[in-house]
Amino acid sequence: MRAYLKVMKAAADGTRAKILKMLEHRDLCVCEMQSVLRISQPSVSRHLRLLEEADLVRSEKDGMWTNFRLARPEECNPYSRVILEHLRNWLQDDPSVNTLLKQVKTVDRASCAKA
Amino acid sequence: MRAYLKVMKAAADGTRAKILKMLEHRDLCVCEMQSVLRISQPSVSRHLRLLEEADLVRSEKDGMWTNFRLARPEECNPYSRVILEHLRNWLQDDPSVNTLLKQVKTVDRASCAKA
DNA sequence: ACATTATATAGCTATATTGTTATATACATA
DNA sequence: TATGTATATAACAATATAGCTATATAATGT
Repeated sequence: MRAYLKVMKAAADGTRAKILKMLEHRDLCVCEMQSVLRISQPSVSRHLRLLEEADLVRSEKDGMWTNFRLARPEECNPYSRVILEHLRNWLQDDPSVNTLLKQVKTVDRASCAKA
Repeated sequence: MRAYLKVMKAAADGTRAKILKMLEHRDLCVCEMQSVLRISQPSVSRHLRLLEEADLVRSEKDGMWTNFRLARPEECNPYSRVILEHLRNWLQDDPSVNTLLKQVKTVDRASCAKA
C-alpha cells in the first residue's frame, strides 16, 4: 500500500503532472522547469524529489546541473509504470499543459540565470 | 486537468483505496463499510462522495440504504476507467486490505446497528 | 404522529501539503 | 582562492484534507 500511495499522491498534483508531461518531450534541469512553471526553485526541487521517490522520474548529475527524465520501465514500480504509460495519452488537450509544452521547446539552461 | 486531478486525488488515499478494493468483491452500503473500516459514518460518507465525484463509484438508493458499487466502464471517465482496471491487480497482497476483505464476507446490514 | 435506522451535511480540530524566503552545498571558472 | 551558478534543505505561512461530534434529512415501521 505504501508504494501505491506514494505514486498516486505524487501523480495527484497539478504541478507535478505538468512536470511529467514536459519530461515526455525532453529531459530538463531544475532551472529550466522553474523558468517555465513560474514557481520558486525550491518548490520545483521538492516536487522532483517526490516524483523521484515515487519512481516516476530519475535524475543524473551533469556538472553543475541535475537532469531529470521520466523513469524507464525497468526503473519503475508496478504503479509508476502504469501511470507513466497512461499519462502519455492523458492531458493531451489540456490548455495549461500545452502552453508549457510550447515554452519547453525554446527554454534552455543558458537563459535560466537571466529569467 | 480537473477530471484527472479529481480521480487521482480520490485514488490517492488509503481509506478510499480500501473501499474500492472491498467493492470489487461486492456492493456495500455505508453502514457495512463503516463497521469494517472502523471509522465514523460521516467520514465514510465523505469518502464515498469524493469517489463518486471522481466517477470511481456509483450509488443507488434501496429503501433506507444506499448501495455503492464500482462504476461501470461506461460510467467512467478515461482516468477512472484506467484506475479501476488496474486496481483489480493492485494491492492483492496488501495485509490491511486482505484483513478487510475477510470481514466483508461476513458483514451484513442487519449487524450494523449493533456494531 | 412518533420512534428508529441509514445516510448526508455542517462545523470543528489536527495533520498534511504546497508555496514562500533564507541558507547550505556542490560545481565551474576567473 | 574567490566568485558566481545550480540545486537541495530548513523553517515558516497559508491552504487543503481527513478525522471527529452534532445535527439534518429520508425512509420504515409501530
